[in-house]
Amino acid sequence: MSVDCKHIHKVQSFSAEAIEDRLLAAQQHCRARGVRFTPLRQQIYALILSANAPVGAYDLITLLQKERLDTDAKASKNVAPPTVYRSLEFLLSEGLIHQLTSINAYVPCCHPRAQHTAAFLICDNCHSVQECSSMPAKEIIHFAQSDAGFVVARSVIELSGRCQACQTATAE
Amino acid sequence: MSVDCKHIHKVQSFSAEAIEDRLLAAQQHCRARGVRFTPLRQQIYALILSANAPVGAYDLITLLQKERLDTDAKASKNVAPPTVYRSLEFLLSEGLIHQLTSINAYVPCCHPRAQHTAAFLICDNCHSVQECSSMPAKEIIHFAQSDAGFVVARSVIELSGRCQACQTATAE
DNA sequence: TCACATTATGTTATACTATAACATTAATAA
DNA sequence: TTATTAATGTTATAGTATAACATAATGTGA
Repeated sequence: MSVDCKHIHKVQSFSAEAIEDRLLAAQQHCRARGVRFTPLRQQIYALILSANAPVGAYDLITLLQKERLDTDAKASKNVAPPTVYRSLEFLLSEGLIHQLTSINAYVPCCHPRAQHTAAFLICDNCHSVQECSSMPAKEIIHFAQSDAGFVVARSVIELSGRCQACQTATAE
Repeated sequence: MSVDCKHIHKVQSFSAEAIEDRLLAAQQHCRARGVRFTPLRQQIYALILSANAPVGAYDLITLLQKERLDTDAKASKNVAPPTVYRSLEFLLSEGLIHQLTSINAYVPCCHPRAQHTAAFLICDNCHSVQECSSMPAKEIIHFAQSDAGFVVARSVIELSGRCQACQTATAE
């Protein structure tokens, strides 16, 4: 809980059980919201959860192709961009994932229950991503509203650099 | 100075004289730094200064083409992407412009003298951009360092929504 | 159950953004 | 001047994202 109380969360490298938990939670979340968590959407969400780094849309296309080859498929073996972009859009709108605009990639959300704005720390070295919920993002948004009279609809707050682990390790 | 002391600056819609001033300032800046402010770089900087909204790379290509048609040219009339991307890279590295990653566009920097991190308020309605120097950006970067041990190399802090003027105006 | 509406996915094509690699020209330095 | 470096031109292509329409699956009311 030491990390949790700072509202900083590592968003990837989950255990198989943790992934399973999140899939189930997402399922419930979608049922409660009355939206359809289709096999394709589950599959793409699972792929994003399983990756140990942010995943690009075209990475997902490749991964999907592979999975469709393995399961001797009823689904078409060719996966086109709209297939993944539409599911990404769904997962984003349901707050299950976040988009990292500065690197054109996607990561799981650490608190899928609430729609929140967040800041992200992206390590250039190990590609780990930390999600900073609420705290710094809220402050900056509040600043915009109060000091500039600006009403914020969407925010992109992404800091790139070196995570703590990678500083002590390979220095450049 | 009321706006200045809040470190919030509108970055566009300058008068012809203001643009001229900035071009001259940039010229001096580059001379002092021992880097070459070539005609092409000046031209692209001038185009970014003159625009009243963030400019995309391909907008600049189009604008350059037009200018080269007007001046019955010694330069080639066709402008390819590398032409503008290289100048953009130069202007970015000299701190004369900023990149708005979330909308793939570029704006003049309000304080070309210093290399600084900044936050940007981007109005979806009128496309005006305000640059918030130092204050909120510095805080969030300090937060990353102190609370997560994360060393920030680059930051993307971009808030989209409605500027003050556009709230009272057309309420969509 | 059927017909109908709605939603999701497949498919084809294309738009938009950015860079690699190499050729040529211009500026600077020895 | 010649060598060297830096800037620009040129061609090709990589990477990211969406439009538009076709088909399939799901949900709804008669």
